[in-house]
Amino acid sequence: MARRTKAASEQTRRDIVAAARREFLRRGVSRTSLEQIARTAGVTRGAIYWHFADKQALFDAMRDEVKLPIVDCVAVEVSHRPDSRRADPLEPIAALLEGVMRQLASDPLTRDTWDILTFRCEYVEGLVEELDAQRKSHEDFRDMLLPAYRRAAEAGVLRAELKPELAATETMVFMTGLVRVWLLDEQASMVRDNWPSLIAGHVQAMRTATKTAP
Amino acid sequence: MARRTKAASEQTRRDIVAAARREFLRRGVSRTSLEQIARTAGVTRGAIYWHFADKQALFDAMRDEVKLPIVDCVAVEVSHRPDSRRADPLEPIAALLEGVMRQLASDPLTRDTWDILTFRCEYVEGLVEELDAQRKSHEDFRDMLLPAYRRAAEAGVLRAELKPELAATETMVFMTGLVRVWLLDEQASMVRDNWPSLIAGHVQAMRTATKTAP
DNA sequence: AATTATATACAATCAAGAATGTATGTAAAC
DNA sequence: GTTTACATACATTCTTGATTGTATATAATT
Repeated sequence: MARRTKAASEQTRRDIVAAARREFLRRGVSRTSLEQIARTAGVTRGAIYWHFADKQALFDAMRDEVKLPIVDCVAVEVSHRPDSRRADPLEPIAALLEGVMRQLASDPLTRDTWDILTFRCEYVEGLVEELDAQRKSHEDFRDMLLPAYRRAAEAGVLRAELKPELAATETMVFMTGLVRVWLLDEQASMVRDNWPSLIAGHVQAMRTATKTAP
Repeated sequence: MARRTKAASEQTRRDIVAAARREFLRRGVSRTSLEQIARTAGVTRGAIYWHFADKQALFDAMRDEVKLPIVDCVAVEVSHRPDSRRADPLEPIAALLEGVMRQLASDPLTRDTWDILTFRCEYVEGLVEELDAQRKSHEDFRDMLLPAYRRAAEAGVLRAELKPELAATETMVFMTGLVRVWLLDEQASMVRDNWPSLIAGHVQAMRTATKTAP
């Protein structure tokens, strides 16, 4: 075939990345060959080697295409509104957690990519740095929650015996588990649909006063 | 070489399984060849093929050698002692969670195997059933917690707005996250050492009355 | 505006290694 | 003598990476 226009080239590149994601999800990262990806994308391996150095680079491109909640969206700080002093300090935390799950549940790109990162790849050699990044993201997520919990503690909303540091870690651990169980639970037998209740329950459990639900 | 005694044969088999675990942990399941495993075990591939049908069978043997907490120990029910009515109904739950983490932290076999299952293998083809098993184990774990939380609710120890079903799921999610973060946190920067506090905090958060720590 | 030159965007082919599975050999245990 | 518990050798498949080919888009030149 011949040279194609720049726009068409970019489209080819996107096709390859999309095909890689599909095949990675179906057959796992290491078990899918570049030939498989090429066939799915409707090109040959030559096209893949033109756009990407090797399989690792293609994987990185697929992974970087999606901003994963928690892992990549640490920049989104828990909103602090000093004007509304009577507002619930724990509410922005709940909103953040719900936002993460909403993106995961609504965006197939995000879900598939996270599924691949969780279940369909092996963190060795070229991917150990990805594990480091995940660990760092967990720390960042916890650190991001910390000021919100501190404000809650100052407002007397946080349980007295619960230090803000511990509360932040609890929530980080909770979200880690929630995402994993949610991904695992494709048949919707456990948390696929009732994650809002779980988030509400988790945040409620941090609270001092017991507000009875209607 | 020649035929060896039955005891020696069993030893060879164990050596192979141990070597497989080490190599799987280092290089990932799909990237380790049977040749690598054989060399580490001090045998040839012939020995592996004698004891195991293929790589999948060897993986299964390695995995079944260890009883993983949560995933395999669902038979261990949360102890119910109807004689001690004034005892804290939430205490056995905390004890169960601590037991899981203690085994994980103290037994290298358990830790390495779980590490492999979490980070070093791809759940596709022959391993999808393993994912199903994990999902089922999560359900079983939740179901196992349920009666304990029901008793807590009857005793008035559980937060009023928290249904026992929800509490059980919360704890299951919490433990899933805790194990993952603990495995991720090899540098001990987050939860490697303070998981007792996290468990205590989690269980405390389920409680109605706020007991102030000294 | 037309021609030329060059870089682009792939396809096709080839060489090489790695891994698996199988078949066969063999010496000692039973 | 037969089976066991391997080691050795071999055939086959799969995958990668490199090389080469090529038609065209685009820029440069006139």
